[in-house]
Amino acid sequence: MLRLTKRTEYGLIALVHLADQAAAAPEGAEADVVSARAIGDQFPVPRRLLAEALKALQQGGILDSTRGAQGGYRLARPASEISLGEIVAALEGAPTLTSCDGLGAAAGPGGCEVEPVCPIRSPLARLRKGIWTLFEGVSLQSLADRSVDPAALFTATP
Amino acid sequence: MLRLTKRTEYGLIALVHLADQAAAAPEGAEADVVSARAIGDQFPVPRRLLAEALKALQQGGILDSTRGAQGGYRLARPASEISLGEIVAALEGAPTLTSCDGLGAAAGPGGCEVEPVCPIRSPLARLRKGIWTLFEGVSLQSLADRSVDPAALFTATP
DNA sequence: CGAAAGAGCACTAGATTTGTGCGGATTCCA
DNA sequence: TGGAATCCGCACAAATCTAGTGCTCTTTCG
Repeated sequence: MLRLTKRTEYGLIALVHLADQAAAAPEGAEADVVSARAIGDQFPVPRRLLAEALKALQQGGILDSTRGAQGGYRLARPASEISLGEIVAALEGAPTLTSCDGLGAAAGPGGCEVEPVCPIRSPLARLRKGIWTLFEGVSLQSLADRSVDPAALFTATP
Repeated sequence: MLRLTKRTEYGLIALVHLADQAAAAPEGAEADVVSARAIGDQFPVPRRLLAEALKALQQGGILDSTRGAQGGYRLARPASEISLGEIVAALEGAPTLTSCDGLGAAAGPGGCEVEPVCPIRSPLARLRKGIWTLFEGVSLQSLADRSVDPAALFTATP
């Protein structure tokens, strides 16, 4: 029901935490890496799934990972340059916005063959695209900033 | 993955169709009711599920239903006064935004008992609230209007 | 009364999500 | 050099949600 998966939830929790770490780091210096275990110990989330989310974020180029002892994760870029769209895409896969993905599926692959029969032009496809555009306008930083009004999260992007 | 269900898709298809019907009705007069069968015949959607979506919309006060022969559905209000938020709420249930619905579930019902342990204050809750606020700003009319740019769907609400 | 159309109920199959276990690879530290 | 911490990869079970279908009942028009 228009919900993000737990996986994304865990990922966001970790990201906000990492963003905090990065913000707390001394000027100029890079923040220390944080291990999946350390994050899992602080929040009541299954450590294993958290690790999966972190891995996905690393593969998506959002996190840098360091292996071995004293290893862990760290934001690959400043939080202000990471968009929510990227995050969700990395955690939940592609936006599924290919052409007319509403009734299109019923028409089989290769494009929406029933285009004339589809006078609505899939409002959902337009809708999702709109949502996606929004997501790309929200940065991790604004999410991590607890002072931001939820309702203003999206609109405030001049 | 942040997706709306088929049920919502079917509902939206029907709603847009009904909005068209209402727009085509003679000035002042109410539009004719449209049967679920009639809609199902026009679009490649399972008639039965379409009916379920319509029923949900009726229970949500978005549609008026007329039973018996020559019965059918009709918008309960002008399309411009029906918000996308309402529609999605009617079709997919409540927004699931009760208190701290991120880590809150792990704390059991009755409120987020782990509040101090939750330094993120559930970014997801804020996020969903933001999305929801957006949805309430989009009218069925703007969805039915095919000339609206998807990306501008939300931002254009002065 | 019969046909049309909206409700209600139960059920099956399929997909997705969530969660877990185990072992391997890599790197730091003593 | 060995041990420990940590990130990775694969496979599997359980729970939940979604999609779809069948049958019956009630209501209303003709």
